[in-house]
Amino acid sequence: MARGKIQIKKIENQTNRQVTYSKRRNGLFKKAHELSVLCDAKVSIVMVSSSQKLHEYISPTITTKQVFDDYQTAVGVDLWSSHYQKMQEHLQKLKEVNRNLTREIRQRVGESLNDLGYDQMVNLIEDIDKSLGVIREKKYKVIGNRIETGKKKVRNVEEIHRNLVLEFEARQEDPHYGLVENEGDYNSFLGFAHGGPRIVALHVPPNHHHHHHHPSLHSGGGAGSDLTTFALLDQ
Amino acid sequence: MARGKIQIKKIENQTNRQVTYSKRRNGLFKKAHELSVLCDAKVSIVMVSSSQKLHEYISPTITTKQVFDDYQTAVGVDLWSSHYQKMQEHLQKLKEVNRNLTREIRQRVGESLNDLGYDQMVNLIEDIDKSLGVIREKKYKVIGNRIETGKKKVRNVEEIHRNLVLEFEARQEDPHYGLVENEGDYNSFLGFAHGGPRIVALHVPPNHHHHHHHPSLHSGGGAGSDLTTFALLDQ
DNA sequence: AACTATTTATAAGA
DNA sequence: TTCTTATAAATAGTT
Repeated sequence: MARGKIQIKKIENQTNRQVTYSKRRNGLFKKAHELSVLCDAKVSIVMVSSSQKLHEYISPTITTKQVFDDYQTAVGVDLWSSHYQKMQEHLQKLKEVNRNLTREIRQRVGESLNDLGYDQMVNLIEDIDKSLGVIREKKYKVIGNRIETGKKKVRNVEEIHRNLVLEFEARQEDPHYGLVENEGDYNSFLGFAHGGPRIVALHVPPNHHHHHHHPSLHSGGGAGSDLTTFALLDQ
Repeated sequence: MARGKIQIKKIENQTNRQVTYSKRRNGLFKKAHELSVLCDAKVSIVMVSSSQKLHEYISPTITTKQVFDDYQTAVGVDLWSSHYQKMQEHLQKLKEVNRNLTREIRQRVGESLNDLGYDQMVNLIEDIDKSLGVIREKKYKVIGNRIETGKKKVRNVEEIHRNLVLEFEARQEDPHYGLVENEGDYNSFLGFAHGGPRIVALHVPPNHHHHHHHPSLHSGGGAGSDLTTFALLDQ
């Protein structure tokens, strides 16, 4: 288009081709930009040169993804989204489940009962009452277990104490009686590092009252440590 | 570029803009084609006009999808991954919320209590008991309302009956007394199509016993808005 | 990268 | 839309 007309066919000279590519690319992008401004259009140009370099023009007011999305919806064929769509569906299902769960909890907590008919309310109450029964039962079972283990521990302590007494008496009778090997165990068990009082008493530590309203939602240890065990003996 | 220079800014005249769009689009596509041939390049142009019409140029030797793929690999992280990733995160959050909700319900129903410490159990029982109280109260309120409306109906019926008696007596005294207009209302109100018994009794409609154990979970398409779901995510 | 003769694109009008 | 045409812009070949 200057200094002579050219044929529109591949430029064989490598350098020449490269130069032309660069010049015309700029021209094209400039035209594209003018068009997008003048006509308020969204334009996306993607070019890959013969040397595999990629160049892009994208008009302001838009992103490449938007253009691609528009393209896809316009052309119909969806190039990527089977996967995407599955995710969407999954998401919707989860949301629905979520809604239902939330509603059930709300109702069980006594909110949003207005949606419920009278009979449904009665059923709900029955349900919750039954559940409450189940939980109480389990609680008592737990208490039972703990008391049981508490008793065992007491028995254990008593036995150790008995043995000590026996050993003590034995030593009284025979001054050469061997050293008491159990003493360490006995003291550490009762919580005294060294040479505690000889009177056996059950040590009840204070209750730890973490008053979590919804214990389940906040992770609590609850591994049944000795502390808890002894605390139980209070009740 | 002819008959006068123009400013590169949006053409306000609708028709003019449309004409220019068409002309320049052709020019752009022609240039793009020349470029792709001369320089052996792959060119893809996608345009969306201000009237939302989509036009495309794609150089021979290639498909649009190829260009898109090339674009993605060249630009690096593909265009959808950010979107995709957000969806993944959303999904994870929803799953987590779901887990928590499910666990709370399980515990409230008396399952999977083994994860709970004793104190947590006690709290849970307190919670549920409180909720139960709330629900019972609301139930009683509903009962109260029903009884109230029942009473109103009875009063209504009684009044109608009284009127009938009066009219009847009036007719006894005056055989030319007009027809009783209220009879239809009276009968239909009591649930008798025509000429029911004259004895007034409270009509208690039968209970609808849909015995849903968990009414909320089974009722279909919760049309609740997404707001609820998202609100949960905020926590 | 600049220059410039020439081709091409296109704004305005029909 | 298409054609026309005066003129602006783009650019091939050269430096």
